[in-house]
Amino acid sequence: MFDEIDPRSPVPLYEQIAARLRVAVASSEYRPDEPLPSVRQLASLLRVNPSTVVQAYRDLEREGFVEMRHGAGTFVLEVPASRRDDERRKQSRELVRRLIADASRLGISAADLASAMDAETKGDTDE
Amino acid sequence: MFDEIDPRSPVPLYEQIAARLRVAVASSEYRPDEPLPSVRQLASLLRVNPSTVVQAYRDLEREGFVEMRHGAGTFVLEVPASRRDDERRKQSRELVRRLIADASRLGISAADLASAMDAETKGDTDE
DNA sequence: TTCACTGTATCGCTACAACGATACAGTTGG
DNA sequence: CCAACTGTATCGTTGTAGCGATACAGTGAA
Repeated sequence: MFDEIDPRSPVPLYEQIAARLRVAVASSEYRPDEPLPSVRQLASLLRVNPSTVVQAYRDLEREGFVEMRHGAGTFVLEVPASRRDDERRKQSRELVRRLIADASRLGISAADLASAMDAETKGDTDE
Repeated sequence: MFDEIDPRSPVPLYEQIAARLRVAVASSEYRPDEPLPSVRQLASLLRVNPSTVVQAYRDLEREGFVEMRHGAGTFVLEVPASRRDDERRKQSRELVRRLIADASRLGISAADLASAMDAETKGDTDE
């Protein structure tokens, strides 16, 4: 379950943890009101500092997946699928906006990106 | 020409400079074999450290826009439009790949991104 | 009430990016 | 040849991200 954590990855530890938990929650591997492993439990399981786990949990909380209750634990929140979809759409928009901004500084237009996106999703050329 | 440089922007100074020069070169504001302003000239014009300008020039060199000649200056390179197009496509691909990788850690699929991209380029909903 | 568990807050360390200061080295016109 | 210009190399400073260590504070079952 949590074996795919790589300290040498360029992806920060807390992001790897958060990513793993995001799919776990989304796929109902944890159900609403169910507690996640405690900060220390998960930390020692992953051989990582508790603060690192906290950082991951905080992200999930900010995103509305879980709620951290001081002294009690960290619990999965019930979120209607529709709201979750909206959130996903919003995030997608934000990511794409930033992409376009970054690209424009490289002299790359949104149209360029759109066609690259097509190629990437449909696997048009050289995979 | 170079008045749009903002030290308080989250975008690094050297990137702002590089971005400005990229469009200048691409739009033939500087012609092939023509020298860019010297590192010190541009630095003092922008009230910025020469090293910062160097950093920008280096980026442009890495991208094949210009050539820095020790003791002589920094000169615009002649690049066939076709090669430049290829380069742009390649960069677009790379940017999109990274976007997809980042997004997947947020539980966002390439399809989500593609539709967000559509909305963004075509201005579908809420602008 | 107490104790063993929760999360929280506050440090410090390390690595790295951004930027600047300054000395070094090549080119070129007079 | 040499002076005045070019880019280059090497530092130091500052800010910040990632991660860890450790002390603080709330909760809940015995």
